[in-house]
Amino acid sequence: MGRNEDLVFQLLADTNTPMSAYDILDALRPEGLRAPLQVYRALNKLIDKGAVHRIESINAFVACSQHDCGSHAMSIFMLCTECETAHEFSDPALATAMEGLCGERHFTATRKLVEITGICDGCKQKAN
Amino acid sequence: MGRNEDLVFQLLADTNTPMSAYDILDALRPEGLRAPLQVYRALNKLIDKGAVHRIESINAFVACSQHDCGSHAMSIFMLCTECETAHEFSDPALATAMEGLCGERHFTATRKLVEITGICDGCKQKAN
DNA sequence: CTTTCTGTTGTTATAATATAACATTCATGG
DNA sequence: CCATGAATGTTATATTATAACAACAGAAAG
Repeated sequence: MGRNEDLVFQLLADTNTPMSAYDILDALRPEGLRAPLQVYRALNKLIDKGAVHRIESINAFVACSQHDCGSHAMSIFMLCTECETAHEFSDPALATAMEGLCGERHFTATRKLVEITGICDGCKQKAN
Repeated sequence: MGRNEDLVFQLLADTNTPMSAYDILDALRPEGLRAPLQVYRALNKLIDKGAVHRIESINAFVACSQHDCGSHAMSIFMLCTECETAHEFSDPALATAMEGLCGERHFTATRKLVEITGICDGCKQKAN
């Protein structure tokens, strides 16, 4: 798997919250990482495998929390701006609806991105 | 509305294809723009109004092609990597499904992002 | 065992995207 | 006129990402 890849994946899996590439770099300096490219290369491989997802709306990366990403499932992210967590899940109905849209328009999709930003239940409770 | 805002909006509306902030800046240098912030400020105002959308997966901006964005509709983008166009549309069923997801999880959404990347019909035809 | 090939890792430099902090201008009501 | 606040301009800098090349490591061929 490659040492850097391992380090990056373990960090993300342990943290379980989105991190920027540079945050990852800083966290792994003690392990010997020095340059952004070491992180970006590891991330790209992990993303190709489906082990890590990139969250576009915040330029950050999280470990996949599904058991089978990379295989097929379309991930949906809910991003809480308060606690800065990312919850990943899938929804077959939504996935189907999106397939439908693509089909109607004869569009061959290589990536389907769904990101919902807002405030999660937990944070609303605390806000009282 | 502000001159810069006008210039940026007109450019995007005429081009009708996603442009990066720096592409916009370069295109508007003849009109007197000099600094990135002039563009980013205009973009942010336009985005707040719903006149322009930011496409997260390519860090680019497009004029809204719906008549009523900003008011309510959830935009869906299909991004062709071949011709680099962005088609915007809305789909009430999909929007409802996403509301449902948020509701179930007591998540208060401030932004819902749907971006589909791939190859459009036109480009597939040409590929023959 | 050595050579050669290929793919991975490291390193330096730089490109591309975005914002902070402060100065200036400018319209408008008093 | 002039005070006020919003919009604009300007410089500097932060953040995110990749290009280009060097060094290295392991497998296959001889």
